[in-house]
Amino acid sequence: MSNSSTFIQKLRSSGLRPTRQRIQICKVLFNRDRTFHFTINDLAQILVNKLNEKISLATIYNTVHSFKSKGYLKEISINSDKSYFDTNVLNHHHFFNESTNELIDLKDDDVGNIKIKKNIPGKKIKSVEVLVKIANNN
Amino acid sequence: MSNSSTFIQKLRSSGLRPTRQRIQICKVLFNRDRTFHFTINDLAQILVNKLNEKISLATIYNTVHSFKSKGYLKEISINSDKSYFDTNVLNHHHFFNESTNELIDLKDDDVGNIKIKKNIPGKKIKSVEVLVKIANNN
DNA sequence: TTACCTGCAAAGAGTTTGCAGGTAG
DNA sequence: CTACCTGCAAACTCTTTGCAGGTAA
Repeated sequence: MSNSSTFIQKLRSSGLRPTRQRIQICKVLFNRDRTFHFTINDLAQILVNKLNEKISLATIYNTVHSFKSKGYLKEISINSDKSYFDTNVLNHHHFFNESTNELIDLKDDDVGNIKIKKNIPGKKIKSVEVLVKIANNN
Repeated sequence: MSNSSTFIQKLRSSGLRPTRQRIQICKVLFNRDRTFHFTINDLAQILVNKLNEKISLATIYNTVHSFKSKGYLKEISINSDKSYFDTNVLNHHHFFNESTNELIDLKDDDVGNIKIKKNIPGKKIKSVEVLVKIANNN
C-alpha cells in the first residue's frame, strides 16, 4: 500500500508536477495488488464515489495520457466505443467477457508460447497480444 | 469475378432486398481475391471514387451491420477511434502496422498453435485472436 | 399495396482543444 | 515570477436514430 509521498516521488521523477488531482488519480490506479482495467469514465466515477474527488474529464484524459506516455499505463486493443487502459504494462493477454464487457488478465502460463513465423521486411514486431473472447454458456 | 446476379442471389438468400446500394457495396467488398480490411469511411470513398456511387453514410452503416450479422463480414478488435471490418470471416490473426494504421492478415501457418490453458466456469471461448503490432525499424 | 430501404439532418457518445484563471517550484 | 496545470465549454469525430419519401415484390 503506497502513500502519497511515493506517488509524489513517482510523478516528480517523470517530470510531472505532483498536483492534488494527479496524486488522487495515482491512489486509485496504483494502490492495488492486482492489475486494474478501466475506462476514463470508470476512473471518474471511482474518484467521485470513493475519494469524493470531482476532477474534470479534461484533466483525467490529460493525466491518463501522460501516464500512458510515461509507461505507467497501457492501452488495450479491443474493438469498443471506449478506450480501455490497464495498470499492468507488461506484455500480456486478456479474456474479454462479451456478456459483461469485462476484461480479465491471462497469466503468461495460461497461454502457450506464441510463435510468429512471418516477418515483414523493414518492420519490427512491437508486441504480440492475444484476445480471447468469452461469453455465457447459454 | 462475381457479377451482379451473384450478389442479388446472395442478398435474397439472406432476406435482404437487393437494392442498388447493397449491390454496389457487394461489388466493392466481395469482388476480390484477397481479404479486404476497411473502415466505413474507406468504403464510402471507394464507392464514390471507383464506382461513382454516392451512398449516404446511414445506408453504408446499415448495410455493413446487416452484412456483419449475416456473417459476411467480421469486425476486428483494434483499439482505434474507428471500427475496422474484414471480408475474411474465418477466425484468423493480424499484423497491425502502427506506422500506417494498416491491417495485414496472418495466415494460420504463420502463427504457432495457441493453447489457452485456463477456462472460466460458466463461460465459453468464442474466439482467440492474435494482434501483432509492428512498426518501422528506425 | 405494403413492408422494407434510403438519405438527410439531428442527436449521442467519447474524446480533444482553446483559453482564462490557478498553482507548484 | 514563470512555466505548467486545471476546468469549463465548445468543437470534433465516429456512429446511431427519427422520419419522410422512395422502391422491391
